[in-house]
Amino acid sequence: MEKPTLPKGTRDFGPVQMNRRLKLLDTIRSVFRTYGFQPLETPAMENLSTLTGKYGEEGDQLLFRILNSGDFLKDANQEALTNGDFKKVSASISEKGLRYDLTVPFARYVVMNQHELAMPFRRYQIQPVWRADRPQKGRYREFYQCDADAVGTDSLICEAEIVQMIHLAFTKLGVKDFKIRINHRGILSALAAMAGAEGKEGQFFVALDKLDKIGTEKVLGELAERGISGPQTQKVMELIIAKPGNAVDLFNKLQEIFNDEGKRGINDLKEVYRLLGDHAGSGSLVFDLSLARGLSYYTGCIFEVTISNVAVGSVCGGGRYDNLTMAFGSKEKLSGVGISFGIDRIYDALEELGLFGTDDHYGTRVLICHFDERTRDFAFGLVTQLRSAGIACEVYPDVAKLKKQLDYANRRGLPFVLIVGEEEMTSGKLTLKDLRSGTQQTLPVELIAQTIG
RNA sequence: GUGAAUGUAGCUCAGUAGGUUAGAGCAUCAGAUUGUGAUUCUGAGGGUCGCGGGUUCGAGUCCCGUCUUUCACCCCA
Repeated sequence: MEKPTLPKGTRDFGPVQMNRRLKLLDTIRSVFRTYGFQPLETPAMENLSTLTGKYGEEGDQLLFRILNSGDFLKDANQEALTNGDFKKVSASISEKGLRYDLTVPFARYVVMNQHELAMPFRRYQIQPVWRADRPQKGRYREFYQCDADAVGTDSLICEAEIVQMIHLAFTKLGVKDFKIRINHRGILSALAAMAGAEGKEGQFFVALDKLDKIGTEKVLGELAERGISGPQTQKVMELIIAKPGNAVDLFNKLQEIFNDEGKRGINDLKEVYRLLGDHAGSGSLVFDLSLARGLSYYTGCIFEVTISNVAVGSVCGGGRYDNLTMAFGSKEKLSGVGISFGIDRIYDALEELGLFGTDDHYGTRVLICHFDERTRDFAFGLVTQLRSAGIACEVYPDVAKLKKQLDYANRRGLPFVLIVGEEEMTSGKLTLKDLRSGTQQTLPVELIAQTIG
């Protein structure tokens, strides 16, 4: 018998982790709900035709494909097989795949239900996604995304709301030191044009995005390797690294030198900043010309959130996409904008920062201990009573030594035990022990719930 | 997908230039203690040394392959 193992890049979540994850998810869910997003779930698997071509070539390679059921060899493309054309072979034996993100399935859903939905449609979605990536720190093959998207409106109110939601979520989670970086696809295009990267925008973006990681010199070096160099490139780089204190001043300056695409970007950002004003969230917002992340489908504002002093990469990302629904044959152009929280990385970050409290209101609050069958039966009545008062509690199911019962409560990390013996039964006053402080007191039943709740 | 490192008890790790029966701490279980845990004492259980092959009289130790985990690149939550 082989030792059981998990597939690469996947994990089990035990009770301690799950309680924390649930807390995290509940926090984000409550933020989404207060901003008026409605819940949606879609299947883990989609038709491959829905997924391919939406994430660029890299993305297509990272899709988990599902082998057709039955005798898939029967329908395999024999010609491709003999020629060693793996792409064609793959297409002939696999027609479904696991979802790579939540945005594309959402766009598919919107197009399929366009006439039933009240536009603009705002939905949130919390489900796992899968990527056939090589795992490393903060990178898994199965992980959860928490998405909130709004489609059917161009209003930049949505972008402003995204900033506010991010701010609210991280504040609620106890994270103080985080940055919401914002940029715009139009601005990036303008920069690329000015730098002489026509037709090489993608390569320009990839190199530019590494700026804070590898520095100006290396970025210029990488650009040169790809044939993007010269005085204009140098000039654009100087523009990017210059960081005046005031974002609005920078907007005005850039507006004079940008092309139309760039001006559109500046106008969008100005509007987002104006809407946010002094509201919560504006303080953590950072306009960053080097932010060039972005799935191939973003067309407007783009966002990314990082937590300072934690090396887990970006914990949240998103942006506006204008053409995604058209990729599914929608005649109407539906603009959408959304954000995705990566809770696996947020979990890792919170753990690294020690932000998970020890007080865990998700689990059992109290274990009822006893000494023999008579007191155990009494304890069972008690547990029923406490539960109807909304207290999460348990009775130790076996007759056992008190030491064993306390050990059990201790191992479980329970905050309280209630000890029921002959004395307690006759007096009606119960012994409540606080396992964290080691103190105990005797209380009438009626007061137990409010003391430990 | 490319390049590197790692793997010994449930956990953290020792293990000497290949040499008898592979060790420690913590954890677990039982008992000192028939109404008090996280502190003390005593004892017990627990290891195909990741897996497969090779070199050797002999491999935890050397070589090859493979898997896992980790790190960098690519890209990303």
